Amino acid sequence: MVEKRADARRNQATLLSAAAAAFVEAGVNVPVRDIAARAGVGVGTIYRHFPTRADLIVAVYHHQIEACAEAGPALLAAAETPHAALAEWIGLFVDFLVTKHGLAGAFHSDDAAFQKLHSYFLDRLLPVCADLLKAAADAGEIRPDVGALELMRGVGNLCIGDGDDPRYNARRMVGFLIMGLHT
Amino acid sequence: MVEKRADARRNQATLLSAAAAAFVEAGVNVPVRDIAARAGVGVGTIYRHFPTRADLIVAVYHHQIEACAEAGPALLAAAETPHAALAEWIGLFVDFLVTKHGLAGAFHSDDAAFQKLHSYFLDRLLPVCADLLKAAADAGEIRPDVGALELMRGVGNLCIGDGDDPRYNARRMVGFLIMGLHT
DNA sequence: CCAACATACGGAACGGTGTTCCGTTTACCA
DNA sequence: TGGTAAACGGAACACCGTTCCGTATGTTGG
Repeated sequence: MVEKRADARRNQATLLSAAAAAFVEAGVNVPVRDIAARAGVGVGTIYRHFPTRADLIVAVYHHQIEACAEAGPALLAAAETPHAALAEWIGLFVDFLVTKHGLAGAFHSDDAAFQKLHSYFLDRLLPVCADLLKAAADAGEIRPDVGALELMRGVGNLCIGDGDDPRYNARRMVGFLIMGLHT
Repeated sequence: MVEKRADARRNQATLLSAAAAAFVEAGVNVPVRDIAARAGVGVGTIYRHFPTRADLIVAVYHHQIEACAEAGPALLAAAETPHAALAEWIGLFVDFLVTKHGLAGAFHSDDAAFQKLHSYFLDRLLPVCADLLKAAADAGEIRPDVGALELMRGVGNLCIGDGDDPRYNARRMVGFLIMGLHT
């Protein structure tokens, strides 16, 4: 196992751009064939590089997820109170989700193909969220029995469908939820 | 508009039972062919009686939705405070949603086929919810700017995936959301 | 530079699902 | 009981995810 072939590396990069563009235009559930056509490759090439849709999504949004994860400690240090830091960090997470059409829905799908997406989000963001929650709980600002997983799932769920109907605003609802955590 | 043929009426009833059973066993997204097979009819017969899946879902759950709608005023009269009535009524709504695998997801799908489902829920339940909200707001228990539609969408969203993961409890999250409405 | 080998590619093919359409059957009524 | 309109069944089509294998191509040792 040495280096990958040059055309393979090129195709992988092409696919990432094509997928990113397709996700923006048609949502993360855009047909595989559309992505392949955009990239000018066959569908087999997609599956070779990204066995599941989750792999592709993770690859496309990797940087943004990292940025979100890394922002946690910084917010905690900078904010007035741990609860404010929590609220701001959740805001970042919501911003990320609502700008990706359909991602919030995919995130919570029980489809086995999305298991990897689920795991990646949780591995990377759950500890950050848990730290923020703990800090807020230790400061006595929120009830101490709130789990990071249930909070992130709840927030993710609230983001589903944001933008489909101007009368529904996910940020507002998430704000109410965070308010509801107060002691 | 005359009378429908006897076999048509019979098939419609058979389909309703078959669909109800199929929904329980395999969720509201069970394949059309499975429902047809259960009922012992062809797929054409389903589409003739229920042009969209939403029509079938509405027909199956009509009584439960009515019961939920009618419970609103009763709860308002019986509860200690309007806020408590609101919480209890939302509890009924959540109970309804989480016991129907996949219904919460379908409810908020942007698929055009589910438009009818959306409308029906909203037509029937939105006024009830609005009354409860207004009572609570008039009593000064909650902020006055909460819309019935955004609340119901938020609550519906929080119900998605309940039961898939024992660590996520929709009722708990909805409870936090309702708490967050307090002034 | 050139085989020859491993790697990667393309897209046909398959299975599953929603939806339509039309030849056939059946209920109703005169 | 025969004729008609309503209703039925399921084949057929479209779309999508996924697999698979014959073909093409980059790599490398000679």
